[in-house]
Amino acid sequence: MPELPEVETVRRGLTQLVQGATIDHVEVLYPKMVTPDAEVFTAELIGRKIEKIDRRGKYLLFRFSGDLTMISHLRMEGKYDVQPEGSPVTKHTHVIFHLTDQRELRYTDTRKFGRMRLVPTGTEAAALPSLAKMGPEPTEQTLTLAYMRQIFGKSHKIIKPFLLDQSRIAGLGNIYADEVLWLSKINPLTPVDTLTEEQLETLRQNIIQEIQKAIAGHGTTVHSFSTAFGDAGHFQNDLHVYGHEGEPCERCGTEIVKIKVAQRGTHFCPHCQPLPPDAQGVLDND
DNA sequence: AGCAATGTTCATGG
DNA sequence: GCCATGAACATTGC
Repeated sequence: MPELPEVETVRRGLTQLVQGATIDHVEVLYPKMVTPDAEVFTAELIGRKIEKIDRRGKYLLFRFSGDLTMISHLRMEGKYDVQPEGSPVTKHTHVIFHLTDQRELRYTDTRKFGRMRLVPTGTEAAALPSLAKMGPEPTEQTLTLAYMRQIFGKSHKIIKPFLLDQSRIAGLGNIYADEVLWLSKINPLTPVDTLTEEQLETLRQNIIQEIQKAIAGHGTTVHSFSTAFGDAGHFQNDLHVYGHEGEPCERCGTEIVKIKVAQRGTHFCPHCQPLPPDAQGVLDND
């Protein structure tokens, strides 16, 4: 459940389910997943109450009693769910938080990319450079046009990887980056310092609105799962280009193409999102 | 069999 | 320092 809207959906769901709950004990089945090491991790959490769950970019921040915070990143396939004590776990469940009310908060992750880390509350940035460098949240108040001008004006990167860079803007991932570029009629290979003032404002509005809409739609569910819990998310029905290669563009009917940009699958409409005049050397791919 | 998958980070080379 | 590319992490599914 990866990009900002999905992480926010998880945050809201977990807040409803386990805010106020107390940890009885914790089982770590895949030690590489946690920091500090599993022994310390589990010992630290015994008896702590989950006071609040925050989010920054794609990170979840579990606030425990006694000024302890667990920073959790789901990476590609991490998931949380809450089940009654003792209900069957899958082979991809790696951490089980046993609550004192006969329920279990479980972390499941097929690819084992996710990580969780305990730090004293207030020291998150010091502990994690990527949190310290995180760009502004994509909201009307925090992602200002002045800031957009500043970061876009002085970079020579192309826009697709630029949007994925969490230190510039927090929360966009591969799906929403493609969607926002289609909405803004900007080619993914466009150098960011060639965008006009008008394009920047269009892009800004689309980023803010798209993230907001996706949160309202409880995020996007791809890679089809059917967990017995939580918001399924229906925003996948509102995607225009991601996963739509070979289909006609909703605006002009031209076939949506998929290419590789900075090692990520990238979907766009070649007619609505024309290559900038000077961009060269990317006419191959498939 | 081979490759791509909602992500991040490190290493290398220009 | 900036930028691009490739690999690594680990598993599944097309």
